[in-house]
Amino acid sequence: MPELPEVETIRRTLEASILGMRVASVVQNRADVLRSHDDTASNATQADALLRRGTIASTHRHGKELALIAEDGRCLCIHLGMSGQVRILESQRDLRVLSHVHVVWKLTRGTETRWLAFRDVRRFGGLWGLPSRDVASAERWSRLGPDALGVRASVLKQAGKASIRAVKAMLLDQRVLAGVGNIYADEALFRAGIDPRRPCDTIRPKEWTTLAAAIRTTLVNAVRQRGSTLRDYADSNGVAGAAQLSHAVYGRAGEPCRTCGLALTGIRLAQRSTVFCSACQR
DNA sequence: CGGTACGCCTGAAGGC
DNA sequence: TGCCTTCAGGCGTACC
Repeated sequence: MPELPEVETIRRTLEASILGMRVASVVQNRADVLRSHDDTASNATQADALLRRGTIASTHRHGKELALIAEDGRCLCIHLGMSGQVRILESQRDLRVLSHVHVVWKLTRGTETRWLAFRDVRRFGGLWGLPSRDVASAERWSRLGPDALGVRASVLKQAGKASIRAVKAMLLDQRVLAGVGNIYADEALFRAGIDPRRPCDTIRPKEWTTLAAAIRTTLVNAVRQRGSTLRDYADSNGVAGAAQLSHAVYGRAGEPCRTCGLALTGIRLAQRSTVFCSACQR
């Protein structure tokens, strides 16, 4: 569900409420949401993986991956998959109205108490513990390309120059670029005026530059609007985003292009629903 | 190796 | 009303 703008919004709202809070206790309702980075992780490592103690000192995001980092450097890495949510609750009673809550942390600071909940209906998401703050070297994170929020054209050019696959498929490849998902791939390609089906090796240098700028602008605008709420995305306070209101193409197949008025085209590309304007995107 | 197809889960929406 | 199919913002794996 969440792409870079949604994960960044969650990170920012989390920072505002949990930095400096100490983990008092953890309740885990489902064992399978806690994953291991590799098969050699010992039981002791796993037991500590959920950040059962310590104070939350900082947060970090790369692409769609999120991490909470404790003062001693241990990390909790969070991936939200399609339906994952992280929520902050001021009262334990507020938990009762939430379904599919898999892990709950009780956080304290002086007389303050808050609850941090990880929930995920479809369970495509998960949690990973790390013994050090060096999240970039975690196996899961080390495979990621540069963060899409500041993508340079050279990254796209390099990855695309010898590739015959559709440009949209490349944008969705987290090894090339981290953070773009199905919504913002379509939106960025519309902004750049590029047909999502174009083979990468037909894209000219100037177009890569345009596309890189379009990705940055699309994502920055979406972060400013606190992400897109289509179905169930919400920030850590449960507040919906507003970026869906300004989508130019995503979810608008058959509706008029806001630039030229032609009906937008909907296709399947790389097993993902794809919408574009056949006049504005070439 | 590059690229594509499928499966993992649940729930909402639409067709009949 | 209810049953069935399809689809959904992600990603890992198997396979060509």
